[in-house]
Amino acid sequence: MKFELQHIDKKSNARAGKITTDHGEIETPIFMPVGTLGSVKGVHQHELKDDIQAQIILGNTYHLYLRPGLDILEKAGGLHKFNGWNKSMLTDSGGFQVFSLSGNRKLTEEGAVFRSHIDGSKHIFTPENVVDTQRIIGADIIMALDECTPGTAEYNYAKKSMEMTHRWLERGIKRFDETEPKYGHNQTFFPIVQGCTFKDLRRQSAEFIASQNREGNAIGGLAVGEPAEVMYEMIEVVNEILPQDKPRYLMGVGTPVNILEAIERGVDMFDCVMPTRNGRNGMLFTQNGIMNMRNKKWADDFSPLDPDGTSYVDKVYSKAYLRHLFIAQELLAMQIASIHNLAFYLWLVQQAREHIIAGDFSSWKPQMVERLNTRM
RNA sequence: GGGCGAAUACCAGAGUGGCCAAAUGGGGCAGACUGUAAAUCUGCUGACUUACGUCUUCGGUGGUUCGAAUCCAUCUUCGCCCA
Repeated sequence: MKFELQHIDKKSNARAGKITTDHGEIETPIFMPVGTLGSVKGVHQHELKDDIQAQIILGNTYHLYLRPGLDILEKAGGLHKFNGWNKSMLTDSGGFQVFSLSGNRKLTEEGAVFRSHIDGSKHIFTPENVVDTQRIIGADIIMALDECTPGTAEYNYAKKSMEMTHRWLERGIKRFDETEPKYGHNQTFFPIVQGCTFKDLRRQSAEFIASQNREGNAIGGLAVGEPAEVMYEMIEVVNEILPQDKPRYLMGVGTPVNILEAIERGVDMFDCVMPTRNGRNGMLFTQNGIMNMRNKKWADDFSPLDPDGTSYVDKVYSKAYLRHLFIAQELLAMQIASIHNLAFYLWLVQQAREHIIAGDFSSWKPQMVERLNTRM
């Protein structure tokens, strides 16, 4: 993987850059659609590429490990071959499941013991075996196993948790450096900053992560229950320390406003389930605010879904039609909403990039944030 | 013409003397969702009220009763059966 820092905004920490993997180039800041089980829910590859213009998507180690399982993925020749996505891919390690499946797992120094949410069977994820698994999946960027600490955690817990994440990191890096990619393309390994909502822990973690000298770095454990302002503060603290010349990935974030705020603070990469999940649940993001497509006010609004939208669905379909599809529970509703939202997210980060390059990001951003905050 | 059965909120449908403004489902209205156990979850859905609460409702009318959606009489409508 290669990262080229192309522009730095003069009035903020916003940056524009370019990541190159063996599966292509990624212009940053970038949003990465989430495809947990190897599919961005409801969206075809050609729509992702040609319409949404996604440059990289995510997969999830925990979910893919449980289903279809490593034997199938290995026989398929990796996830790229299995799902037909020939651009870049990143896999999360299962660290988020340590957080979200908290009732079905137990943490030990060795790793995280899970009960499968599918059949209840018992499995252990270790810093080493999630590297092996991600080698088999074949993602271009693979993530360290971490504990995603809840935003409400106590200091002592957060500190212990962070320290274990650091120990896990050293083990993960060791395994990564001892092993080779399986399918002829390179893989890179990102460590993850933790430290909850405590500045000193965040600094300490960022120092440690930076000292590992990997090709890119991630910030985890944010947007997990803490106020947005606190999240922004943590990003600032961390980004003062993480190296300038490497991409910074803010995991799991977020709303369009969250993303612009984080870009301003020097983040380059984002992923979030919001555009797809909220889309499936009837919520559309637009540059003029959010729309709940189930609301009656759209029932006879035959204007285009989003006159400013970049996707074909924005022009072909009307608000009234999409509302009808949602009310009637037609599958197409979820597909249209997902495509629209992803296209909007990609458009938004591309706009940010263009304004960073043009040098007017800091005047463009607050105006956009204000528009995004309205409810249509 | 005769017999039997049924009529409950937007729809379907429970309730068969007080715990009933009335279960449940659908529909309707709104909200939530942040490294996806989510095509999911939550609230509201007679009127007035922020709420406490008050008022009006279970086909119509009249009765029995301290009290009726529930019991009685009668009428209306619908369904089935007999002629």
